[in-house]
Amino acid sequence: MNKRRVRFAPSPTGPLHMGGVRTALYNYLYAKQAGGDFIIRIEDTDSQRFVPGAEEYIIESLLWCGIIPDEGVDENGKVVETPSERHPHAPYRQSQRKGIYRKYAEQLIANGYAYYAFDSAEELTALRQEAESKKETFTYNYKTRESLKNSLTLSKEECEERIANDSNWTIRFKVPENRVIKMHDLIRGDIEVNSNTLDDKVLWKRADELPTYHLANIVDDHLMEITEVIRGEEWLPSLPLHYLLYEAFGWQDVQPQFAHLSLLLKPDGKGKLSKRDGDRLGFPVFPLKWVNDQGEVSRGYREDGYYSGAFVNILALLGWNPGTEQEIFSMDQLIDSFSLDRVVKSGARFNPDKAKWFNKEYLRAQSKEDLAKQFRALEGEKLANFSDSYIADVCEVIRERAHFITEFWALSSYFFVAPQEYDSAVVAKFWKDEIKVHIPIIRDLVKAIEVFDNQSIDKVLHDYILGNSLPMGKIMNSLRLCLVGASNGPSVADIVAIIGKDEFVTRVDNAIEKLQ
RNA sequence: GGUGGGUUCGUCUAACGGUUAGGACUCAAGAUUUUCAUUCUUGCAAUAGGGGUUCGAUUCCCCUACCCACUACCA
Repeated sequence: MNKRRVRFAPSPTGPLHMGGVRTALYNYLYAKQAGGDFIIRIEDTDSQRFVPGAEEYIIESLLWCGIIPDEGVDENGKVVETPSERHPHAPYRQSQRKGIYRKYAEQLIANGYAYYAFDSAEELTALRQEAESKKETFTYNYKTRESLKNSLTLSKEECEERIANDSNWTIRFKVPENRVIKMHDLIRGDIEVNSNTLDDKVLWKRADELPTYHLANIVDDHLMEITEVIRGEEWLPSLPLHYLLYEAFGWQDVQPQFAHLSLLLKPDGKGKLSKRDGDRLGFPVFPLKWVNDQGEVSRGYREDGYYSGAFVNILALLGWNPGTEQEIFSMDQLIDSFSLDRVVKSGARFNPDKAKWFNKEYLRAQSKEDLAKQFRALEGEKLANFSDSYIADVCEVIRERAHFITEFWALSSYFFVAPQEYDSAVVAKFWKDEIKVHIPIIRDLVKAIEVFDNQSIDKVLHDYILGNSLPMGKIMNSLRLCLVGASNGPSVADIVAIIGKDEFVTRVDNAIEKLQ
């Protein structure tokens, strides 16, 4: 089998949606498993919808996820513009390839597979509205093309005149009449469509001298020797056209195979996942934070504290499963296990709770030293006076209670700042006369410990409490109140061991003084 | 409206003619614990509906319903 070559071909019209990341991921996994190439191509043939920064955002997103292109993007994350050994098909931006498409469109005309169409956008809109008022749909196809203004109906002279002088004509594909098009999808199996349901799609526009998606896509996939097209379900309706196009070019023997992925659906209600759902339900729909030209901010998985590995893992299992009960996969494991025939046909609702769970699993799998580095990177100024090993010890005792590194400060601030206030409910519950008389005694016992680690601290506390038949919970929570100011956190012995003997004594004395 | 795709616990999914329909997330209960959390145990919860085919259908076929996509000189 030839080397597999797949591509991800986004349109730079905005930030990349997590569904788009999933499409890129599946392409990448497929390619890497087969030892093939993953290619990036920028489909910017719509000059109207171009959004500055979107292309960079898309590439940065993929790189963050560990989806590294083999071709189309260089080491610096830039889309390649000039051919080289590694990037032989440059440029990879369709706007920079505009010169190559017209001749392919004209080749189709020469062979009778396409024609020039001179109808203005306004005329067509009028026809559509007219049809709509009669509860019909206007379609530019075998039924109507004979009565419209195109090179099939106009004289040769008039056509030549219009081609030369008009600037608004297009080239349309001439869909053959009454043909059953038999197609195959790697995920969905065999599909048949009658060509009469199709319309004569515009392939090329004189106005901006740019191809439409359909032409550019087929030409570039062929030129770039793409072997599998793995794309979103929204493209399934145009698959018959694409088959016809490959046939018209005479490329059907080498055309790629297709796989159409189902869409990501919103967590509740109807429809596909959209930016609004994220805002409404409080989770990101984009991999990275994005600020649009209005200044509106869309949160990103990265900025929300998700690990890229967790994010990739979440996406991988949304519409694919390994057939085993394994749920946690590294990128390498995904590459090993992935297969298109285990991709689910139906749409997958995104579940934010499960996403959090995945991140928690990734968080817990990290070493305390790694967590400490991340914690310091996030809260640098607050942690400036503390050593790496101190922070690592804190991370070790709080990691079980967090989903995100971004929660660490809220969960551990008392390790770095002594409590200024004491939770009144906890005070009322535990700071009673019969309990607090023991606190100074315990303070002195702990102060006397020579090997100051959590085990010996724990032993001293237990020996005293049990030896005097005191209530464990009340004593421990009183001590916790002194150290934390509240009633939560790891075991008292762990806290004492981390903050150290001097700090322990200081905090206990402070509490005794302030609480009386 | 037309065309195409889809339909298993609330959600992600497994079971590719024979299982008490399995797992995970969420939720609930219990156990452990010095609090919170963790951990452990248990529980709740599904084959859209109707016809076939078959000894036997979640699985194959048909119909209906519902959902999704497409129906642009956008991708």
